[in-house]
Amino acid sequence: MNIEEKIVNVITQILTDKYGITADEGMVMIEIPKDNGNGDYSTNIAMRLTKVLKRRPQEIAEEVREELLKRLDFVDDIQIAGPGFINFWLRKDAMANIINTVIEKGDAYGHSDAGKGLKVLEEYVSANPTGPLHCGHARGACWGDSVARIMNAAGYECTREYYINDAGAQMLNLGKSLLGRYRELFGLDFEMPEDGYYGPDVIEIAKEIKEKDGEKYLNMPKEEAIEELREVGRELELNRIKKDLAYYRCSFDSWISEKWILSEGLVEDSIEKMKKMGLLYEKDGALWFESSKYGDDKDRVLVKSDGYYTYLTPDIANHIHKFDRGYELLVNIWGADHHGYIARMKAAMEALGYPRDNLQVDLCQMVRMIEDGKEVKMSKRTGNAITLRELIDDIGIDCARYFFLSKALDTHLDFDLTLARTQSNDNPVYYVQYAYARICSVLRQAPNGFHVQDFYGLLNDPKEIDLLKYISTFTDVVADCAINRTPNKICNYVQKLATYFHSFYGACKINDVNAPELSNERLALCEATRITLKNALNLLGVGAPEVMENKENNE
RNA sequence: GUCCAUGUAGCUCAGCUGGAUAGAGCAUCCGCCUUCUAAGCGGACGGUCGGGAGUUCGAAUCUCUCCAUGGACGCCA
Repeated sequence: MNIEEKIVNVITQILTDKYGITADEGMVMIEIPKDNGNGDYSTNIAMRLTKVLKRRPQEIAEEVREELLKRLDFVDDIQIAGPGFINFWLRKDAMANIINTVIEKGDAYGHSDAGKGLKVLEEYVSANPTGPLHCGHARGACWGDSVARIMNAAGYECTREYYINDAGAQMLNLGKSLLGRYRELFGLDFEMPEDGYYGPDVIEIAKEIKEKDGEKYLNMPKEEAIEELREVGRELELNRIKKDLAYYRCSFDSWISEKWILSEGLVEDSIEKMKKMGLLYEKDGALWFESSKYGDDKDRVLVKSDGYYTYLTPDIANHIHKFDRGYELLVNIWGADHHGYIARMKAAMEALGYPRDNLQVDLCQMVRMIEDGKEVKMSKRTGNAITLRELIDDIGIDCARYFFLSKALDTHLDFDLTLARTQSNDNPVYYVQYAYARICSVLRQAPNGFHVQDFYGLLNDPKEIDLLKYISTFTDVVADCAINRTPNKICNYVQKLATYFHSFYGACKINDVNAPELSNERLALCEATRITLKNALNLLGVGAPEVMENKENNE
């Protein structure tokens, strides 16, 4: 148990003993004041009690303070300040206990059971297998991946799933486009659909098919060829997507396809279910879902008058299937263009009896690529949208992921390619990685390594205390980021942790032959920092290099 | 028109489940390498938190309203 938790527990106990109040979770809050003059920790509990007790906050604070002084053995002083804050100053050695906690837990430092094993299914990327992933997908991809890493660290059981949209008109279009490109390779007359796929990937795949199958598709009826090429194209495009995602360090536990859902009869089942529940009606030859009764703007068509399903219909079956598999919380990361779609899916889930909030949709806003202050819409090489692969070949995986993850998902993102390319202090990802490499260097240079001690009594420089305190908040930060699905806050954490370390490094000589005891304690602090930083970077899927290449060599 | 975001320093953004004097990076300026990685550190400058009203011990944070920007509003996917 860390110091914050201890304080929270004692305060909670005091509320019960003294005022007969059972504190809800989140009632007692402990924070680290921005200003060191306000103590090492602080709580606003006295102010929060004013409404309940109908008394002045200062009076309450004074009473709580007296109780705290009796019950806490690791505090040096407690004072009341301002409108009723209770501020704590800790004994100098109390803070340093975090070092051994971190070292003992190692890779697991930062983990918690905040999620209480809740089974979560996170669906993300889910791009149609009709072409390569582009920069917009790149944002949602690393975001979803990082959210899953964070949730799993915080005690959720998060499964990552990719919904392959492979049953619609888009796929037919791919088949047609492939046939066109394929015939082109033989020098035959060919036609490309007006809204076909003109990217280089289709030409490359057509070549692959030609090499493998020769003239096979020339010797069959056109419709048949399109159908077969659609299937072959789906596999090859999907393999490319899988490869890109893996390279980008985005992993998936499950790939589920729209076609599979259809072939299993899940769509008929869900329509049948909704019919029985009286949620559907027929009008103008189509089958409608009365979603407007569940918060949607208007009702939605499930089966068109031509007999085909709308996009929504198999996706409802998909979501039912998720709940049926025992997932308690569904998280979807959707492009902002799917905004209007949220209300209908939530309506469908609610109508079917699933609590509305068990489906959470996080929207990924648009990404604009900026180069030298101007928007670049197209890749110079291909003339098409810039692909994920091009982006990471250009700036590197660490950099791409960090840039996307550092901004809240629902804000428009201007991605500064020029900045991302700079290997200098302008570039925030290097700042953090440099701190990590620096720590490793310091640890390497310790003449005899270091050993863990039972107590660390010599760490009392303000820079050391700041660093210790900040390390101790990591577990709470991870839990908070998991609950709110905000990897960008891990980026903030990592920046700040690096700053505290650099600052400590500048102020304190770590390897000092004239002060071996102090050196040992400082090295232990370095090790705790290193572990924390590495774990944090791992949650982002960003590398922690032990050596930073020299800047000049990178020109 | 309806719905949803967003609006914070010159720029890019944190902070938003109400807390103390609103933060960081970049840019600008001033210091610090004979010393463990200067891709670093310390400091200065920079603000009507889009405008207005309200809620209360307290508002960048919550409510209302107005303004601005972006997106979504299909028997497309």
